[in-house]
Amino acid sequence: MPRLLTLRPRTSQRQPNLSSDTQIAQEALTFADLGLSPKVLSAVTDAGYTEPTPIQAGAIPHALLGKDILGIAQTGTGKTASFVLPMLTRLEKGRARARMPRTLILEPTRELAAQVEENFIRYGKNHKLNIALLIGGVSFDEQDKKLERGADVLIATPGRLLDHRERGKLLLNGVEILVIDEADRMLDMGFIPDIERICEMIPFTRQTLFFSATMPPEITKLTEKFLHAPVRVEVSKAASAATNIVQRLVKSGSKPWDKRETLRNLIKAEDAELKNAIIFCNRKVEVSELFRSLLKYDFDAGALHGDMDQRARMQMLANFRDGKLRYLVASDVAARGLDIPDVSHVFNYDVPIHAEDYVHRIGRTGRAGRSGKSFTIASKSDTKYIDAIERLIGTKIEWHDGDLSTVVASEGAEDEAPRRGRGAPRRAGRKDDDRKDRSERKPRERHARQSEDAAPDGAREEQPVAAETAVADIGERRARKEAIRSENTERQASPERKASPNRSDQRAPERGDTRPQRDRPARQRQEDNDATVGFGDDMPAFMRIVAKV
DNA sequence: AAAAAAT
Repeated sequence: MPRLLTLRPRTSQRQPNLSSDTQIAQEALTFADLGLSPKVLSAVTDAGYTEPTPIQAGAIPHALLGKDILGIAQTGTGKTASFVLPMLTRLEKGRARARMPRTLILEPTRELAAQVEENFIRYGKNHKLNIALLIGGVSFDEQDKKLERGADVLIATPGRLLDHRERGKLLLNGVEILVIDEADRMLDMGFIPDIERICEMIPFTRQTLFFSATMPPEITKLTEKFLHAPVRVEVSKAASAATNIVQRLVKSGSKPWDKRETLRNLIKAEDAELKNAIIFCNRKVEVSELFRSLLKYDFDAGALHGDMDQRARMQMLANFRDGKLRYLVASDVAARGLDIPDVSHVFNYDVPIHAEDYVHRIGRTGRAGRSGKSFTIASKSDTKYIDAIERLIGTKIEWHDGDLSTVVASEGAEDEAPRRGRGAPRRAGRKDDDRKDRSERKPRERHARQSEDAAPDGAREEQPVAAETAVADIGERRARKEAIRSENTERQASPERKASPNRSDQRAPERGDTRPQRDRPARQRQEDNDATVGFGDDMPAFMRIVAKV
């Protein structure tokens, strides 16, 4: 409903019904025209930007005048800089007092909060500002110190912010500028009561900058309550992802191991074009399982989801951004807002249950006008979600290599299994899998395959799937085998990652690890795979104001 | 059928 609005291509602020002359004049608009201070301007120039995006052009002048802003924009539109830059300019006057931050930015996730901090550091490099990042999952000590010192900029997730306040370490009545970012997502996450509480702690004389990608009724209500005569700036991404992102559906059997195999084959087939990829799963356990499976198969993968320890989260993300990891297996924590320039591929290991998540996920590639590719692995049970996605984006997504009817034909036995077994005991499914095995394997080896394939089902009992454990596992293993990303594990420092020769891999080992290894006992296979291959990569500088809208 | 966030 109202959420769908964003997906409809909308005329941007830059090209309204103006004469062509005016349009040219508008095209030539630069950051220097917006009224930003010289310090800010020089940092922006150093970062390599001259031309503001529509949301920046629309919001910055008003924000500088102290007006409230209602910004309706998705991430990827340059939204962050549209509040960071004017805030920096306005912060040049005045000083922070202990425990009384001058500005507050609320973000729904820790990663987004950290990302905003990066922006303040980058564009505030000519300022001497104290920036405090208050997020959960890390110790209070350092955060306390920064608050005590007096923060000019406070960036927080709601829970930790309130926690600090209850501990009496934080006074919000000195806040001059309040930013509420990704408000609709805060709504989804049930943060609205917290947001209301926080808003009520801040004097109404403040300036409020409010951003949301969509405007559901609850959000509209919130803006009516907390914004004063806001200037409304509304933009959308050009053609909402469709144009520069190649989208494909990939048929697969529905079992986890089918999907994992489909994914591996797909990754290998895309290897030449694939610079790096985010692989989305619907659930955290799937992230952990797929992550470990990919490592086992020598893929240079990291994982990211909300149950992971914060250090690991940060490290994984940083490593992925820096090109030290080629693959990032992630939950939807990474679907929205994260700005990782130059992700060449997005794989949906699961079809997202909510169609709009699809748009957010594939939007992690094809950023800043680049091209990108997205593949969505689909099995038969996914058709209704695919229908919903296609309805939402208004086009049919092409099948990569034949649609699901071909799956039935070629993998019939396997796919029949769940159906026949629906009312029947679980065993039925197993049996059918075995039957398939028989046709492919020597009997002697069958039990090995079985135990391996049973692992996903039995994983909950047999293997710890808690993310922390998984990550620790990984850490352990990597350390054991002269790991690539030493800084990634707490265990021990290991040698600097070798600049990898096998980046453009026609990797022979890869071939070896699918078929032949499959025919060996699982344990042995795992050991064989215990050498992680280092991939080199080159990744352009992190963070940019995404240019084109 | 999920994920996110305070401990």
